[in-house]
Amino acid sequence: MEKPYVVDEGKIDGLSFVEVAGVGNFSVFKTFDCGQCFRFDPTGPRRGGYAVSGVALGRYVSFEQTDDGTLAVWGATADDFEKIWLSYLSLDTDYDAIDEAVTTALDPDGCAVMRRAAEAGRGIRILRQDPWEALCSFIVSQNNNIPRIKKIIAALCEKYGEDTADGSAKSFPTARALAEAGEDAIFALRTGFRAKYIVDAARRVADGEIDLDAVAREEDFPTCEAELMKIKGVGPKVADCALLFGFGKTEAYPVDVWMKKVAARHFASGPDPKLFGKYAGIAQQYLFYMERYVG
DNA sequence: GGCCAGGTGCGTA
DNA sequence: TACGCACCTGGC
Repeated sequence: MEKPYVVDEGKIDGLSFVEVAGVGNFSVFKTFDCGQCFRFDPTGPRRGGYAVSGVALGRYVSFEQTDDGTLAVWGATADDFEKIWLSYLSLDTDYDAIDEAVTTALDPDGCAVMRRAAEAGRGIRILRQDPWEALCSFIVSQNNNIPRIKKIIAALCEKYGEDTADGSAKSFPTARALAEAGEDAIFALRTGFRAKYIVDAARRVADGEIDLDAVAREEDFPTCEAELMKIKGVGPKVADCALLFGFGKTEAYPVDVWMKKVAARHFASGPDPKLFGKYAGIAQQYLFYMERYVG
């Protein structure tokens, strides 16, 4: 695969930036538009490209992609890019090979639906988000729409997060902070019936009853799901989303209303996620993106 | 003014 | 095991 490499770094008006080339099969727009994270928004570009800004891993950051495919990361040095954002954006992973595997998984000659889905979703990278943030965010997402999900998460961060290093934003609150806040306070942020779920998750994680790092290390996928589903308000969909977007478990295959539409419209039965092996989650994102955003 | 949203828990057969 | 339904709230 093409390997990303730093071509420039510096500072403009006191803001550090790093410029990266060799970033193929990557779309900032699709990656941050596909609903896997809730703390990024489109912002004005500095170099005429497409830019999003937000907080991840406790840092305020902007990603801008220009037409020639060059990626600029604002609020980061070359060292930050190599140690943090390369992995966060999954740019260390060979998606060309994954796309090929996903396209031929159901049929060695290439399944027409999968070919179309891989084309529609081409450029999406599964982010490696913080496990707790992903878990908590997808608890909030249930029976909810994206604008409100973002609003609730913003409110949680504003009230219970800590300042980022540059002081410009708030990090995602720790499990301990939300556990200590308690159900009434979380309900007061308009979380609705999810308040008790958020606090149940926060308490179990803060107490160490559920060890998220251990879940991340666990190789048996059903064990990971079962562990997260001990939490009230965490069913298969929320568990799979958290595992896919926060725990690096690319075999997770979240089934929501959109995926049910995909199954009904394009498949007589299935698709059977097992056929995609450890890339089931990526296949899911392509199918989801096709159904939800391309049609 | 309603319907519905990237679900889940609970009660009922 | 397999349904049906309530659930907070606010976008649209």
